[in-house]
Amino acid sequence: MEEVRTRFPPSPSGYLHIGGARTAIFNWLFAQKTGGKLILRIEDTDAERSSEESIQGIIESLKWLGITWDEGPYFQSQFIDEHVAAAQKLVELGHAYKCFCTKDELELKREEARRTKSALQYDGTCRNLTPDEIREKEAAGTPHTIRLKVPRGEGSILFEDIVYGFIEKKYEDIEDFVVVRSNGRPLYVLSNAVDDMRDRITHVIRGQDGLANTPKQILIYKALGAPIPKFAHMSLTLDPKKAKISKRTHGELVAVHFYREHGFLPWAFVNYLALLGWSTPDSREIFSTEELIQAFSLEGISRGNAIFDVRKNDPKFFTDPKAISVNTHYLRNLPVEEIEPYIRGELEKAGIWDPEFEGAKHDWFLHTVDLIRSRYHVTSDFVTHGRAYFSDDYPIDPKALKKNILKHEELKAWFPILADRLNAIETFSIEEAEHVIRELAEELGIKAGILINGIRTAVTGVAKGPGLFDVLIATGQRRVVERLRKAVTLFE
RNA sequence: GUCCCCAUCGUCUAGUCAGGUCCAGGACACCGGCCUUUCACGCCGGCAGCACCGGUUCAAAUCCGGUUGGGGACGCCA
Repeated sequence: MEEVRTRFPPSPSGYLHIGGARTAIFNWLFAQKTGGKLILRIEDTDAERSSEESIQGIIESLKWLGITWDEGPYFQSQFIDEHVAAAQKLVELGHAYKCFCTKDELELKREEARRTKSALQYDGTCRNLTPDEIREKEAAGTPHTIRLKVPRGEGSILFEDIVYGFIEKKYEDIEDFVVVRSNGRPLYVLSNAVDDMRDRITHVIRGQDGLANTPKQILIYKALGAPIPKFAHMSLTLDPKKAKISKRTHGELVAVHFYREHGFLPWAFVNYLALLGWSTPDSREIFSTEELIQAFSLEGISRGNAIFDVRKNDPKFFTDPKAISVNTHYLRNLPVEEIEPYIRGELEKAGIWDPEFEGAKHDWFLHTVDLIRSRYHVTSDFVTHGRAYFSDDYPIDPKALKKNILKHEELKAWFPILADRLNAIETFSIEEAEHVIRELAEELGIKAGILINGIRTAVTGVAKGPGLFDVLIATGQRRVVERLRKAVTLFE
């Protein structure tokens, strides 16, 4: 059996967005699954729009996602001579011809076609020029493009797409398309096909927008006598208004790096993206890397376009709720050690990382992360909602302050008492701490909840969190006492 | 305008190829309940969909035709 070779060919005209990432992921999964290879090819022939910065950004995003490639990155711009040579060969073989029509002439014809509401195809003016006419125009220095000579008359291109099944396109619906510009530079449809031939690509897995190009590229393969790869077109990713996801209209929200910066675990994001337009018969949703590779198949790609449910100005969800929920799942269920590096990254970014967290306080650190993670969704929550666990410099949420502290003025007097009594505990344990607090509540003749909620707010700055006694142990006797003593200033 | 593709809950989807086991299953989101010192987690329950019309058939989400809707491609961009 022939080795599977797939490729991911981004054009470096911006960051990697979720559509591109999804294409890369599917190619990668298929290569992994079949023991094949993934080739990374940067299609940088549009010098105007390409940039080194984009190349670096795309590569970084792929690395972050954990997508590995076996060959490349190759750069399309280095193979332009090869593309032009292929075009020359096409002309020599009689499968392509020189076209001397100017852009202006063509535009006029297109205008006319629009007016008469007929198909806007090239009319083949130069298809049948005699050798003499061609020589004459060349001698006069008239610039020319090269067009592929599409078979005329009855007949069609028929191919079987792995996702969409048989696709048929009549010859008459394909115009003699340009493969080389008048300035001698090849066009995408040619370059891409020639590169795939050279890279011996066996499976072209790409967005459905490439479907319309496929018959043209098959024509090129045939004319050049090259083996035709298998094609698998994937449904597109649309926004909630069913418009194609684009950098232009959605900006950062569709950039891979946005999710990296907003506390997504890379694998969680890959897992979510894989679910957009792909599924297994049992509708399973959570997969480890190995499991996803095992479960993956091109046949599971859906034909209908999927909507990436981006939320703009939604106070509750900063992006697709499903994406967040997948991330949340991993954040809560992965072994703590596996999410540790990401939490560390967040703490470092916030400037509250303490080297002891991986030294003397390592066990404490893992325990604390584990204690609080069940209510977080993204890793950055650890430095916002969870800041007080890792730093003494934390804000007090105004709403919590009002509800749990200011509402009970007596707490101003009770906090110091609590501080003293908690400080007096010899072995600071959950049981001891609970005993002290409940005893005081009883003495005062109040509900323990008043003290509990007040303490939680003073010690963590927020009204939510794990059971208070766990919180106290995690925070530590000394810090709890300090924070309670300091809390009397909250009434000022 | 021409060509191609698609159509199941708000969203992601299973089921469609091989019609009955589907008065359509799961997940997210949402709502309610239990648990509880708070918020979560967890558990239990609920809301909600086969775009429409016709045909084939004993039987259609599934097959066929049409309508409507959506998307994509039609460039000397990639």
